[in-house]
Amino acid sequence: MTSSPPNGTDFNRGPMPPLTRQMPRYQPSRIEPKWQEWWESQRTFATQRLPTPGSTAADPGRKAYILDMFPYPSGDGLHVGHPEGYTATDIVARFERMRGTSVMHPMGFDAFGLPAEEYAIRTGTPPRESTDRNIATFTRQLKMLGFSYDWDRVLSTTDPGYVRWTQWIFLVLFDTWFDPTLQKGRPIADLPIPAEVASDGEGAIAAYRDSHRLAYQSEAPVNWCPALGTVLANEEVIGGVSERGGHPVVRIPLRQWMLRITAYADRLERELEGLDWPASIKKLQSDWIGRSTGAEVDFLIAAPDAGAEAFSQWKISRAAGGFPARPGTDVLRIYTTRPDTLYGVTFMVVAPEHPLIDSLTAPGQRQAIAAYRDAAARKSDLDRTDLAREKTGVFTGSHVIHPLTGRPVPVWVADYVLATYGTGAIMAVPAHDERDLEFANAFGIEVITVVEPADGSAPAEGRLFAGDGRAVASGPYTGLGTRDFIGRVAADLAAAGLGRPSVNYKLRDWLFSRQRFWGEPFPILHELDADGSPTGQIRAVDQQELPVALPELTDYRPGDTPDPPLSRSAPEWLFLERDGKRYRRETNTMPQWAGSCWYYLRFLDPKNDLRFLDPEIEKAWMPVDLYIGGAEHAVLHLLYSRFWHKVLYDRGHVSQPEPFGRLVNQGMILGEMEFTGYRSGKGGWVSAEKRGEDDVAAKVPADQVEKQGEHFVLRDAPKIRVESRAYKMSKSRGNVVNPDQVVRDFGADSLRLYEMFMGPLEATKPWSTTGVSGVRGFLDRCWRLVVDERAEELALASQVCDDPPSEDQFRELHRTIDKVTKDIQSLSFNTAIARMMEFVNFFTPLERRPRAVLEPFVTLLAPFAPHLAEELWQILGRPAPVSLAAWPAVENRWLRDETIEIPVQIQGKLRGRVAVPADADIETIQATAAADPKIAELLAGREILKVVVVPGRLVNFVVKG
RNA sequence: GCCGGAGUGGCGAAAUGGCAGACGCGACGGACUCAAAAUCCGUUGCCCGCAAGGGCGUGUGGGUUCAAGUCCCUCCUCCGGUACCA
Repeated sequence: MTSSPPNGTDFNRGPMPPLTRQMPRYQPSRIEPKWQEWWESQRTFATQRLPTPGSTAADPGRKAYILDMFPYPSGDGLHVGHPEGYTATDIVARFERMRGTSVMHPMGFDAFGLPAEEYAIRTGTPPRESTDRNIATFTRQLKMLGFSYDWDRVLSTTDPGYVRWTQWIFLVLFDTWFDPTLQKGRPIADLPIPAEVASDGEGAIAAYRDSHRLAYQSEAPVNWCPALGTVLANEEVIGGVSERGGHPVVRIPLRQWMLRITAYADRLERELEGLDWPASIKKLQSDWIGRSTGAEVDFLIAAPDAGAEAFSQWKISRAAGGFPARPGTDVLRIYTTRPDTLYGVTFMVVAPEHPLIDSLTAPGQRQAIAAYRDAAARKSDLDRTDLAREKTGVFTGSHVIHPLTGRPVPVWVADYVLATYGTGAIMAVPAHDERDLEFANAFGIEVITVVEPADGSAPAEGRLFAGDGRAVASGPYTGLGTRDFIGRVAADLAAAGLGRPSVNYKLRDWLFSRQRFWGEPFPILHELDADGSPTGQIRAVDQQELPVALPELTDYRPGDTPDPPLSRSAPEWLFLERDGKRYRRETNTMPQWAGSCWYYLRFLDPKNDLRFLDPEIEKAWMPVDLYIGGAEHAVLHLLYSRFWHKVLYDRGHVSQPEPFGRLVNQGMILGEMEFTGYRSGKGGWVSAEKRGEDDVAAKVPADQVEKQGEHFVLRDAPKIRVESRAYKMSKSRGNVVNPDQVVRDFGADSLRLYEMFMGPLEATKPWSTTGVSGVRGFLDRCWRLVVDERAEELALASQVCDDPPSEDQFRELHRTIDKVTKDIQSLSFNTAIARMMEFVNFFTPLERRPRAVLEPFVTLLAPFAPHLAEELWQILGRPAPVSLAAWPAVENRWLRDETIEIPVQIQGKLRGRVAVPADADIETIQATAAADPKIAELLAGREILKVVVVPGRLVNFVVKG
């Protein structure tokens, strides 16, 4: 470790690049590559292993881990949306570096994923090849924009050295079970084995362990498209057919790897609280986790006539034996959040996939039920909810017995009940649940009201009452408030062994395997018996053998079965022997989320071959201090990362429970504003509000349009309204802005500055090419502030002088420093830039421009327009780089004027202004205001009721009448 | 339907409850130029007025306050997300 002063004042300072002499005009195309090369050769932004300690032994020094959400390197190259967040973090990183903070600011690539694989199928190009090419393009474009990443740390999720540790983390998950008592993940070896399991031998113990691991296998339905020969993601299936080609898709069960994220649901929700994230994102995550509390209740399955005897027998045995952990086949277990509505139950519904359906189906109903289940199986989850608003279902022919009233209740099958939530069965209370009511109405089922509004008011006409209230017609509970009722009945059910309190989450376990090629292979082996069939026993690949590399395939095309592509690899890859047993490798691959779950950790120690991350380094740099990226990752990426991080934390591999401190979402950049008119089939214009189905949209140039009242109209035909709107950038609309082109036309500094000047970082905002040229104009003015553009050779502008600045000039400078400093910290880059523009407007007309203000200004500009700032710094004769120069300090005395002008109001209306000393007291201000001739005239003869004086702000006279 | 976010000049926007429209674009005018571009200077919310000046203005309607773009309630529009989770 070096003990050099904060952030590399010495260690990376090299010889300066030559001044570009024949360049009196500002030419970004010449200075930008020059400084980019220099920064790279000098390793200006290389980060040390650990943050630099403070000046005293006790002071750890300031560190800032500033992170972008790394991109997927698509074949299209960088989009203008990428540099928005990247520029924001770059400004903060450069600013912090200049303030002496140790800055970690890395970049990498999330490069596994579908497009590379589809490209491979189309063209035969191996995914690794196209991926490497795309990464090279992205790298070139990122470097072209002058971001101050430490490129020594660059990584791709597809690097074997990275995959190795992704697989290692998977094995940590595989080796962990969740201890519900300690609410903590623990080594699988610590899992207590129940005696009855242990007595069944090694195989039973292994199975018991496997069923408790955080990474486990299960049969789960996938969208299999036989025509395409592939498994599709949910978003690739629309209306029951494949998005591409419109082929039928069926849901078939397939062995899958799952991650037990639900075990962490509670912690994932509770620990959101302390995070400095947008409230909306926290709420999104919390809603996604969707914790609800209620009760599970068992209903005895019995024929309506023969039930009474069985029912009392059953109650007796339950009262003695209690509520079983797993329901037997003699009962239907349901989950409800409203056990207080038990007396309103008029039917039961089970999901089409419910395990008891067969036994519940009466002989006469067998065919109808089978048909219904078949139809349901063909629909994806999406179709079921989106299209099938209308309730469908089939009566099973069976009944259950209401545990409180002993009355028979019919059992239906309907796909509005999801097999994957709760117990996959519900008690339906049509009087107090909208969905149940719709179903009851559709099938003519009875509706019994059991809750009324507590204030005695009648529920709204025609609307069902789903809120809390007071119980009616509920046996011994009648009259109770909803909350009391729930507590009371839950306790009674528990005592009788008929129910128990229960918590449910919308969050499901994470389906973690994909039947794809271009992903991380699972480091898992399946044991084979003598015939080559799997025994069901699995083992982890030894750590020393990681990474399990992807095999070479010659053909990426899908096959006839949902077997993953890896199952067609050469036998040398697929089969192996360990400890005298034969194994077949797992052939599923991990989803794209896997690599992005932990990249922020690997950046800290990207080349470590011995462990995934050195704990000393982890302790020093984590957590991420600022994380900027798109809101589309609000739920999944951020939730998955937090989950992995908590497992690593429980297992002692990281020191913090949460990975990301401050999170900010940048807004979307839309295409340029467009005016759209409509033409009828005959070719004439149609006003936008009258357009019909057959009228076609046509783009109208901005100069043929004008605003009239609320709307835009055609200039030549003002009766014709035109729509004005900015659209999402898309290839099909043809409004995509290419960063390469912008850099060619205006320069990287202009692109950076424009994206920051457009508006607040988090807002959605339309692109404007004239806006870019406006910002370019500002950079030109900055240049001319310092450089004589008319000279033959590069020379300082004649106005640049060594005069001491005047008081006004100091005020202008320090106000700018103050505003820019504060605005960077609050990520208000647009107003920081506006302030710098004011500074330039102030100094441009001056015949004498003191260096003592120009030089600090250039340092302020440096985080925003680093290339230009470096060049100006060099021209001013300062030793490069300005990127590591000290951030200027504000002198507070320059932030205050001696006299200020304050507005004077009468009745809250502005009537004049008076000048007063900045520190004037209330009496002085009021007297000065009242003495102003105009104010005095307006006040003459009126009774002053009250005078509001806010020192430094305003005076308001409140008068009578 | 539900959950977010947003409605301010011709456009992008700014404004700790205290002078609405900073800054930029566009437009208009001037200087420079043979001319144009570039540059520099100025004007630019709307309406009335020659002017001084006055009136009106932050999606709608109400409220709180000496004072509301900002706080509270109602409604409307747009954008984004989400989808029967019992």
